Amino acid sequence: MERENMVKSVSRALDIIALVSMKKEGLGVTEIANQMDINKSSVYRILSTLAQYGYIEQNADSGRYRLGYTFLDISSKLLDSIDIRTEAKPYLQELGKVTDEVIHLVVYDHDEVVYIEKFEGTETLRMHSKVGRRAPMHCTGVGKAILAYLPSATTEDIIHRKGLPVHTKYTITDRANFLSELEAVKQRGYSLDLQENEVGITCIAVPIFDHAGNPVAALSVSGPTIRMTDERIEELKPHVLETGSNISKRLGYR
Amino acid sequence: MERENMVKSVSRALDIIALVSMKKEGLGVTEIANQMDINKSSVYRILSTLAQYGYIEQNADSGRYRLGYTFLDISSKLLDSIDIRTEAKPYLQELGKVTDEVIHLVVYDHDEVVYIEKFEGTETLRMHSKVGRRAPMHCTGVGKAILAYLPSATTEDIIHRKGLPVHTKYTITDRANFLSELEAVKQRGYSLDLQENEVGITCIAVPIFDHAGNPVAALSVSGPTIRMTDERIEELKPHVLETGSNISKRLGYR
DNA sequence: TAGACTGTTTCTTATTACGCAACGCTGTTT
DNA sequence: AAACAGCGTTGCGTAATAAGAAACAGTCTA
Repeated sequence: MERENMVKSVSRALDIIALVSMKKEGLGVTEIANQMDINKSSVYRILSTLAQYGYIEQNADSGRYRLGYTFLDISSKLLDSIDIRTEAKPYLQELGKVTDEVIHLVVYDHDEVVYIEKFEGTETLRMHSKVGRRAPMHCTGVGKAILAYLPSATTEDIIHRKGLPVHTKYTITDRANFLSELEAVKQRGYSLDLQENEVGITCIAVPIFDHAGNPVAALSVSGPTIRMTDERIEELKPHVLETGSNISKRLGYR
Repeated sequence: MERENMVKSVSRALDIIALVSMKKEGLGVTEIANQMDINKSSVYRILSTLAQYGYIEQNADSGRYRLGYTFLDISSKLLDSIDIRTEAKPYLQELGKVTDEVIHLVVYDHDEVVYIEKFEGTETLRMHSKVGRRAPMHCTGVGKAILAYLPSATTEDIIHRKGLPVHTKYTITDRANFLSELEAVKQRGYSLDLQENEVGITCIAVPIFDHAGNPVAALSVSGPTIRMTDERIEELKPHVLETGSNISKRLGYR
C-alpha cells in the first residue's frame, strides 16, 4: 500500500473493515489487534466509531464485531448513481486507441438500440451525428449482442413486434436462422454484423450487463468490410470482449 | 453524534462518505470542505486514503470525487454472511414461483427495516438497487409484522423515536389506531400494507422469528393494488403464512 | 493576458489519537 | 470455592500525527 498522503487512523479503519468482512462470524477486539499488530484500545476506538455509523455492528451476546447494514445503504445509492455513458467513456477511449477503429456505445430501449456515444480512432469527437440515433436490433452487431442475452420470451416479443425487415442482401430475415444466430452469439460471447445493416460495414459487438445482470447496453468496433478480414476480427476480438467485461464490472455486475 | 469514544479522522471520513453518497455527480474537495466547515487539505488527505482503498473514486476529467466500488464488494460479503438470507432463499424462490408476485425479505435494524433480498416472479434477480434500502416500520407490511411481535415496550420506544409520519393518505398516523392495528396483526398472524407506504402498492407480510423467538425479519408479497383484491389476498395468505413459518423453523424457532 | 477557480503539496504547530496499564466482567480451571 | 485467564472497556500522559495556513500548479473564463 502506498504510504503517501494517507491518514493513518482512516487507513487502519479501512483495514479493520477488510479484516472483519472476511470472517462471517465476526471478530473480537483482541483478535483484530493481534492480527494487525496494533494496540487493543486503538482498535476498540476505531470499531466504536465505525459502529456509531452502522458500518460495523457488535453482537450483543458474543461481543464480536461484524459488518453493519450501512454498507447496503451506500451500495444502493452507488448502484443508483451509475451512469453507463460516463462509466464506459474511458474504456471506449482506450479501445478506440488500441483498435484505431470506430467505437459505438448503445443502450437498449423500446425494441431498438440507441447510440449514446461514439469514438473515432485516436481522437475524441465533440459532436457525433450518430449519437441519439436509433437502429433496429436484428441487423446490427450491438442489437444482436443484446438480443442474445435477453430472456428468450422478450426476444420473441421483439421479433414479433418488429419483424426482420431487409436492410441489405446480407440481412438475416428467416426467423429460425436468426434464432440460431443468436444462440451462436451467446455461445461465443460476441456478435458479428457482416454487412447486415449497411453494405461495406462490418462490426464486432459485445453486450454490457448492469448490476442485475440485464444486457442493458452494448458496444461495437466497426470498420469497412475490406479491412475487417477474419484475421483482423480475430485480432480485435479479445480487446472487445475485455472492454465489455470491464464496463459490466464497473456497472456492478459480479 | 454523542459518544466521545470516537476517532475524529475516522468520523470525518465517514461523514465525507455520507456526503459524497448523496450527490450522484460527485463533489469537489473545496465543496466538501466548505460544507463540513473544515480545511481543504484535511478533506483531501481523507479522500486520498479512501480512494486508495476504492471506497471513493476520483473522476479523471472533472477531478470530482464519487463513491467507489469497494462498497459493492463489502456489501456482497455482508449479504453472504447474513444467514437468514441464505436460509430463506429457497423458500422465497418457491413463494415467488407460486404467487408470481414480487417477494421482499427485510431485517429489523435500528428502528427501521432493511431490504436484503428481492425476488420477482420466476426469476432470481441479482443484486437489485432496492437491496440495502431502508424503510420505516409503521407504514410497511414487513415493518408492521415485526412491530406486532416485538415487546410492547420496544414498540412504544420506536413509535416515540420515529413518530408516525405521513407517507400517503392511507398511512395510519394516529397512535391509538396504530396500536390496535398491531393487535389485529398479531391476532391474524400477518399484516397488510394497504397503500400506506406507496399509493398503488398493496402488500401482505409475515414476521420471521429466530431461535430465541425474536421477530428479526419479515417477508412480503407485494403487487399493484388493482390486482390485489380481497379474494387474491385470501388466496395468497396461506402461502405467505406457511413460508414465514418454514423459514422461522429453519432458523431454529420451535 | 489576467484573474478566479480548481486540486495538490509543503511545513509548522498543538491537537489528537496512540499505547500502556488497570478495570470490571465472564467462564474455566484447579 | 478461589484463583486464573480471557474478554471488552476505560483513564491517562506523551509523542506522534493530523490539521490548518498558505503557497503551488494547473484549467477555464472573461
